[in-house]
Amino acid sequence: MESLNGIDKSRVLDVKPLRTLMPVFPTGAQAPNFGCMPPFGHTPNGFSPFFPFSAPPQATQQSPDLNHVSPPGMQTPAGHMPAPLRSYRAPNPSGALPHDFPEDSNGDGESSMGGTANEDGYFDGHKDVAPHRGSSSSRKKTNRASSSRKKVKKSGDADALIFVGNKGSSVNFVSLISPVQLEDGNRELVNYVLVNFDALRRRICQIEDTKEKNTDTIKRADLKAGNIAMTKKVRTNMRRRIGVVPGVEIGDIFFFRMEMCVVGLHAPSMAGIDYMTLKGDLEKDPIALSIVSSGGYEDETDSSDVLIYSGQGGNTNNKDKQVAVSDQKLERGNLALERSLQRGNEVRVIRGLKDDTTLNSKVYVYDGLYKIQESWTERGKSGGNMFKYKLVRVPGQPDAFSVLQTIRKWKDGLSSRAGLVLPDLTSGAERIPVSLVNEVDNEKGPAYFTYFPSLKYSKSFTLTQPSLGCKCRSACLPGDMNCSCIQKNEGEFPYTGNGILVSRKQLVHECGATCSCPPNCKNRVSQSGVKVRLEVFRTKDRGWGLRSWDSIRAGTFICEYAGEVIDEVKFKNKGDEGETDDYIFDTRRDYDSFKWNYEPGLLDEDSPNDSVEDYSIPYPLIISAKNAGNVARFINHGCSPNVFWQPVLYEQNNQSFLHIAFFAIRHIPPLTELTYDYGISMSDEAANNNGLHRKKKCLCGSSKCRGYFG
DNA sequence: GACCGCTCAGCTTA
DNA sequence: CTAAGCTGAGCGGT
Repeated sequence: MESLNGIDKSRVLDVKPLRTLMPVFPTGAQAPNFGCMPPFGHTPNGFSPFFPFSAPPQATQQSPDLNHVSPPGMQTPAGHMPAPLRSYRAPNPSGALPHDFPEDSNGDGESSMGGTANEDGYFDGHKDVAPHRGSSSSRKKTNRASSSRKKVKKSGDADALIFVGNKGSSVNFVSLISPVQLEDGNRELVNYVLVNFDALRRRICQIEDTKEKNTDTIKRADLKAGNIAMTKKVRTNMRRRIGVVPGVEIGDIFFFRMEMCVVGLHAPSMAGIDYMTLKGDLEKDPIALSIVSSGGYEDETDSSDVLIYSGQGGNTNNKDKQVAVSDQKLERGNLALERSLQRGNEVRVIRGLKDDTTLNSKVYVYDGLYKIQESWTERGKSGGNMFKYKLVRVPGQPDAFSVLQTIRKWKDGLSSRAGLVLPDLTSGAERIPVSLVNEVDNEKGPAYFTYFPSLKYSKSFTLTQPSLGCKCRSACLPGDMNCSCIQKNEGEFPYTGNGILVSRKQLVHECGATCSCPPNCKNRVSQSGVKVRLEVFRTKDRGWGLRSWDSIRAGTFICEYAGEVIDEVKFKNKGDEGETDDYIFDTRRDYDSFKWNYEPGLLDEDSPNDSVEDYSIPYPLIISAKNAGNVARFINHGCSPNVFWQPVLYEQNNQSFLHIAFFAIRHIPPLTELTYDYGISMSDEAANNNGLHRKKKCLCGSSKCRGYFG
């Protein structure tokens, strides 16, 4: 990494940026460590009324008792409510994230996680959210600007004002990101900003889904979420820079252009060339910072390290950028690329390609730094001259785009997966095959088990009373408040139109067997099986693991934890008898709290107790996947996981059963190992260390590794 | 500081 | 499934 940045430093260091107070050029991959503490200020209080599954939904629908809501971080007095069955550890004393996000998925060995606590009061997991100090003026300005600008919007409907900040709580929203952190990010911040962005985007989708079709709807939740994140300052890396953006790693994937805006990877919301005008001593020339190659036209080059990029302009109509009607001019982005060719500075390249998992959508991969090697003009198909730029990838960087290209070939059958042991380890039990792959050693596969895709409840172990199914004739619709299943979900449809979980909850209620809605109802996500192309693969030092060929969006359902449900007594007996079971899922363990939903207050309709994440488990559940299970039994523990589990309830055979469904915490690039937090056994049981509960040394490799798990 | 023009988005519908 | 229509956000430039 050092050498990458060292090469041309001397050539560009003499230029000064416009409008920034700090030098714009990074000193290398290491951004100054400002000890960012991610702004996860809210500790789930973990105390919620214990209610039986069969309780009427109205019980949770009644008007919230606002007096009941503790300020963030304040514990509800003990004894006030029943103790939770599932407990959460408090954030660690440094105040840093109780649970950080996976870092360094590309294995470049460079951890940009700050990890230490910021001491200037911006974040403190123990106190109430600390207000900004010394930034009130800029904050005021920002909010005023945004609201005055937005209010002028043409549609005078009340609807149009829903998301703009001139009323309600959002005007009072205070970003937890300090001015320093707004300028320069790190891995934790980047992940926080991205997770918040997408949570907000999903929530806006959810709200819009409930509206009537022809009312004034927001079709672009991505833009709206991006706009809010930008103006409310839930963003980072605002300082424009050449080269490495701290916290953004090669191989990171994005599903919206706005995501690259909010983390400072690529500023324009639509344009493909990001550039900056330098007010140098000599000349004032634009210089290219990053480009987005949209993949709309194939780059004829075979090598994934070379990119031919077309200039902008020339009256290209929006559909086919390949066709320039008039000549492109050497201005704006084109001029910047030309100057960057002369200067030889590195340009960030983001490559887009079709995402086959979601209709009509694209995935963008940050492919690292390139250099512009040459430029020329070409006559476009409609006669206009176009600029062309040949960019070559700086060597020594981890693979990113090429990985996606390779996977594409596997899927198209143009090349075969190396190390393939078994094409489908489920023997057809899942709709999509799950490959078994070993590129590491000679192991032929995991120990024998029965592939079973769901939960086995033993007869003697009945759980809950049946709940009444909904009466919807066709697929349940988000806006339909008559749907009893939607009522159970507090009036909110848990999933977006393409089946992505909107927010994390104590319990998600899906439609079940007695619901009259068809199997394709959108409220049956977790019960309709794996949709992601998975492979079980041999890890270097942690046995078998699970990963995906697909790019996974945050909130995507991965799989449920299948296996045999065992009751607490049996569980204890097995342990006493010295039986070992490494395939236990146990809700009673101690889990790190973490925040997944968007920052409350970003939307005006947020009520004070919205987004308070309370995940105490209403009923203990122990699952063993030792003898029978699905792909979930291969997911390893991670102290910085990219997958979390969400309790889901639905009815089968006239009884409601609790299931454990895994969802993606964040966007997960292909072939990144999936991990979740195994939690830690309660101390009293951990003392009984010879049986099922054996603490294990953790090899997850995260900078936040606790050292052990289980 | 407000406004204008530019753009390899992303939806929606035919 | 492809094509076309259409409303955009943030930025540089004025």
